[in-house]
Amino acid sequence: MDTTQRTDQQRSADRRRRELLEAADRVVLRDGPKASMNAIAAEAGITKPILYRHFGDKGGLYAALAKRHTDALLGALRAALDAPAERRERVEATLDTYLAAIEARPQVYRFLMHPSEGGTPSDQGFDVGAYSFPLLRRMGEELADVIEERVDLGPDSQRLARVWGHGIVGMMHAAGDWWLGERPCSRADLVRALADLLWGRLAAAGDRAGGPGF
Amino acid sequence: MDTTQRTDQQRSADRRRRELLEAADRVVLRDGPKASMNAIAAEAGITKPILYRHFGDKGGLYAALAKRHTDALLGALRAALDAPAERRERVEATLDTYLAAIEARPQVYRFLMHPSEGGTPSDQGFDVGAYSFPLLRRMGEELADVIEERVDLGPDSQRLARVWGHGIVGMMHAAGDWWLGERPCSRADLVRALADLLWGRLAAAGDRAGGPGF
DNA sequence: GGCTACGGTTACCGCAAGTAACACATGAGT
DNA sequence: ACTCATGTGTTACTTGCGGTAACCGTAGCC
Repeated sequence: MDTTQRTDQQRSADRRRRELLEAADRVVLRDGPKASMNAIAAEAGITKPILYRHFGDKGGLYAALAKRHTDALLGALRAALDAPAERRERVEATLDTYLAAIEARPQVYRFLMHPSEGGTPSDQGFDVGAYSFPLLRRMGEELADVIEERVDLGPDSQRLARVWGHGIVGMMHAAGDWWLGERPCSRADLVRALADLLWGRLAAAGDRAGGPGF
Repeated sequence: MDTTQRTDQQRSADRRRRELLEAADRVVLRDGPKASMNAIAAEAGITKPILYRHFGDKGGLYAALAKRHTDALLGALRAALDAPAERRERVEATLDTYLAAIEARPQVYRFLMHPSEGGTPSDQGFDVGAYSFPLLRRMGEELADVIEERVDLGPDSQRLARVWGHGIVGMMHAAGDWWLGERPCSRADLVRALADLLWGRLAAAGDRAGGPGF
């Protein structure tokens, strides 16, 4: 029970863990979300049981992997959110940061968000339902915190901020997902369109000819 | 190759198919998304290969099942969208319809949206990545059509409408998902909060004390 | 040298998707 | 009445994954 020794062990374990995560990252990048535990273990140069010793089960590995990326992304988003500029600019910067991230590493993004869209119809892939949504939830909560902290919403501000946080994140996510798949326009266009939406342009727009509008 | 006979066969097949889908629905409702093909077959009073003869693979069954629910939901949404009222009221009605649907049948909803959050961490459940997002996509496209058809957005209206359609659907989805999990407020409150967001209240709100706002 | 502790492996279990090959009915053609 | 094609169903299997138990080797400590 020597403290230093324990620290040494811990360090070693942490290093190993990081190595394993890097390997997992690599294989996920290569094979997509259908990466199997065997494949990851092989990439790391070891065998399955070690993975399980480190991460418990596949969910644990996934959670660790997701946490890495989520933390990085959240850091970037927070930076964009905290930049010194007007609110609209910040919103656009945040949207752009998110979209740039998913654009830069679509494989990672798809891994985090979409469970196994790859080759085989039979899945066996990661279960994202239990983990990708926590990712969205975390983003939503973070954004809610920022909104509540910064924007004056009168009474009910707490509830309102949380609804908006999750709603805006969902908007960003869905639009980004669609955009990433179809690439119907430039990133800047998408950012503008979304910011316009948030800025109430839907409410402000006039009806089209032919009856009361949407 | 007699036509009437062929129709008879087709009808029989269709009836069978519908029965199987009902059975699948029941078992999914009961067992959650981790329903196995065996369980579904058993519920239908038959065995696996028949399911495969009808639906090809699990994805096919899932897609058929999802289509049923999606069609129903889309019908309801379209009705809300097409009701004779002001735009804001329509938006609120649509949001409320969606939320009421997921509130009324959370099991179905979770099945459609979340892959296997049930019991075992090891999944084997349905692969939603490849099917739930098509659901969101469909809703997004439908909404985009309605927006473009009804709202005057000037040039670029097509692109803008599609972005907004997917964005709004994503907002609704994420907020609904979070709300369904935490139930932090009444449905009406949520609807109002989201509609307020879409109506530009974020842009209109003042900064909070302590520096430039979000 | 012997002994514990830890990193590692092989070999296995359970389970679900998906399939091949076989069985039984039923109606048409001769 | 016999056969034979066709659709409906079954049993029994393969494959491939997640997850685990039980077994090795080697480093350090007494």
